[in-house]
This record gives sequence, structure tokens and C-alpha cells, in this order.
Amino acid sequence: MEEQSHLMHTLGGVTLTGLPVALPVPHDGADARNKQDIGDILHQIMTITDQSLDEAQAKKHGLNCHRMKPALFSVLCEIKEKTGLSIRGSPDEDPPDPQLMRLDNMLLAEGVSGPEKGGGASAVAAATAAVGVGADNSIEHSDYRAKLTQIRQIYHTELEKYEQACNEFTTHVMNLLREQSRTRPISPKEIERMVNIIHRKFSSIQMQLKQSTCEAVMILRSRFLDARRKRRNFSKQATEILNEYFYSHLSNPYPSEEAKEELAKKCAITVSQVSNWFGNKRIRYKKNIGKFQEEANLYAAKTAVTATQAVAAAVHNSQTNSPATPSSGFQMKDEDFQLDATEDKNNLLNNIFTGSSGSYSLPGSGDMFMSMSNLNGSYQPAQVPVPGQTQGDSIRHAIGQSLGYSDGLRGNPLYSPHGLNGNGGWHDAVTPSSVTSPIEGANSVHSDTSN
DNA sequence: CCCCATGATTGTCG
DNA sequence: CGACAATCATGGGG
Repeated sequence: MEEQSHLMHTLGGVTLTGLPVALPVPHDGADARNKQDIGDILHQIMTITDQSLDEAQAKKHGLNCHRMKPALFSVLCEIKEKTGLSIRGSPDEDPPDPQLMRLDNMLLAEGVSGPEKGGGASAVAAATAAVGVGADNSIEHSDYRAKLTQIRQIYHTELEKYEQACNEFTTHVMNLLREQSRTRPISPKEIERMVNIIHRKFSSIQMQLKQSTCEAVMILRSRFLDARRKRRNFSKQATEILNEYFYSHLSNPYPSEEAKEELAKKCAITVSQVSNWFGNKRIRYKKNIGKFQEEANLYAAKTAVTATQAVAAAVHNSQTNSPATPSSGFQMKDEDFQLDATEDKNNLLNNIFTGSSGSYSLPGSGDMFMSMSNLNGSYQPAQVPVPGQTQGDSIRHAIGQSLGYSDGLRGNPLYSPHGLNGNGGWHDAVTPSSVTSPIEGANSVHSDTSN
């Protein structure tokens, strides 16, 4: 349109003679008449936009049949030739937009634009895996998956719509150009160029679509997955379970991969969160054992009860060969149980007796004692076994045997809060089996808080 | 609003 | 790659 009117103006610009045009140059008396003719035609062309469509069509037809048409057409061809040169210089093919490529890659990675597999479930898996979150906690994930599928659907329908619209528009324009090529010269190359322009326009729209889709996915992701990045305290129950494990394995608080998975399942958190937790716990415990004494005692008591029950059950059922089950409901692996049972059984007794000395109050020890007396029937309010006494020895033995640290025990490791060696490692000493004697407890608090 | 507990992240090391 | 140490950043209690 622009071009057309421009041409018209050029034609009407009275500078026709300046052009190397093959216009039939009028002579003599025909001069005036011809001029009149051209004037008429030009006038009709100029005013064609003022007319109604029907009128214009009729005029167009009239012009098409006009005897001057071939001449004018050739003029147009000439002009076209001239202006076409400048147009041709413009770059036609631009390199693939890096941003578009990025978007494409991302959408592919997010599983939005890739091939549809299983309703996008695998895509979600890929997306979540990309975040480093395993396939856990399916509640959030199903929600996430649903939302992602929704985005995916919208994206695809929109994309389809755009493509359809693009095709329609392209054919429309091509038809139009073909139609127009009857009145003005339009080379196939020009049509192709026009189509390219249209495609570029539409692809820029598509890019916007992709961009917003990406944004939507990012938002979704941040809401559902990165939400975990923000610190959210674990549930009390989860902390309980983790602490139980930690303090009952204080001598070697390094859960195996399986144990981590088990804990993760039990706590409804991820394995990496379990790892984080243990990493943090170990380091913080080590840094300030004193601070954790109470907690240690608490959980030692708990696990002690658990283990006692387990042991009692085991003893009770030893003839029937039925497996012992910790009352906590926590499923331990066989080897764990072996180890724990040994360790805890001994510790337990020790702990209980220690705790019952009266000078060291165990939070929640009431329960423990209840259970104990219930289970064993013979709870003795005992004198505190001072470290190194008979029970301590047997425990040390037991632990040494079960953990293979028999030589790493010095003094009364059981009562020392230092399950740690001087290097900060866990491996040279056996744990404080959680309950400390009053004396040791005091010592530990002092010595350990010093760092 | 401050402070501490705590989950997560980052960088380093073996 | 896992453990550790330091650090960040937030949640929640006071």
C-alpha cells in the first residue's frame, strides 16, 4: 500500500519525463489529447481510494482495460527495477536468534516443547531431576505436574493457533500479491520476501509466547520446587525421627544410602535433605556438644526404651524366632538392628541407671522408667555406675565389638561426650552414649563450649 | 525488632 | 562424590 501510493505520487509528480520511460511520446496535435488522457488516468488512480469498493473494482477493471495500461505498466516495471535494487540489498536471512534458541532449549529442557511422552510426566521428571530433586514427595509433584501439563497444553494450542494464523495470513497475502501482480509487477522473489517478513513477524510473536511460557514455568517451578530452597523447618515428627537416629548412632552418625532413603521416606523429606540434616547435625553437635547434652539424653532415653522393648521382645521371642520390632515403628535394617540392639541394650541399662541417680534429670525419663519397669519388672533405682565399673566395661565391650572400636576406647568413653577424636573425626572414639554422668556432663559442658 | 535455631548453599579436601 | 566447614537466609520466639 505504502509503496503503491508512493509510486502513484511519483507518477503524479509530473517528473515522468525525467524517467527513462518508454512512454509513447506524443507529437503534434495529438499532444493535448494524450496529455488529457494521462491526466484522466492519473486522476482516477489518485481518487481511487475515495471510492467505494465496488466503484473502485469497476474503475480498476476499467483501468486494466485502458489502452494506456500496458504503457503505464511498463513504467511501473521500470520504477520497480530501480527501487528493487535498493531493496535487494537488505539482508534477507538473519542468523537464528540466540535468544530464541535459548528459549527453545529451555522449553525443551523443561519438557514443555519436547515430544509428548506419557502426558508430560517424563518431562516433569526431567525437569525435577534438573533441579536436583529426586522423585520423592509425590504430593507436591503431582500438583506441579498438573500445572506443567496445563502450561504445556496452553503453549501448544497457542503455538498451533499462531502457526495457523501465520499460514492463513501468508496465503492471504500471497493471493493478494498475485492479484496485484496483474496491475503492478511483483516478482516471485518479492513474494518470497514478503512471506519471509510475515514469518519473521509471527516468529517474533511466537518468541513472546515462548518467553511467557518460560516465565510461567519458572514461576511454577519456583513456587513448587524452589519453595524448598527457602528454609522450612521440618515437622516435629521428622526432627524426632532424625534425632532418634542420630543419637542412637552417635558413635557413627553416618547413615548409609539405604538408611537415608528410609529416613527420608519416614520423614517425608528428600534424601539430600536427610544428608543436609546429618551434615549440619554432626558439625553442630561436634562444635558444641554441651548444648546438645539434654537433647542427647532425651533421645538416648527414647531409643533406649525402644531398644529395650526390642531387646525384650527379642529375648522374649527368641524361642519363637520372631523378629524384634522397635516400638517406634521405625524399620531398621537387619545389621542396624544387630548393632543397635547390642549397643542400645547395654547403653540402655547404663543410661537408665545413670539417669536414675537423681542428680541428672532426664527429660522424659519418666516414660522410660515406666517402660523399663513394665518390661523388666525389675527396675533398680541403682547407684550410679561410675564410669569404668562393671557395666561400663561390658558396654564398652559390646560397643567395641559391634563397632570394631575396641581399641579406640579410652577411659570411660561411654560417659564422655566426646565421641570425637582430636581431629574432629568421629571414628576414633565411641560416642557418648548419650547420657553422661553428672561429673562428665559438667566437664563436657565446659570443655566443649570452649570452642 | 533482635536473636537464635536451623535448613540450604558453597567451597574445599580426600 | 561425600564429608566438612563456613556462611547465608529465613522462621519463629521473646
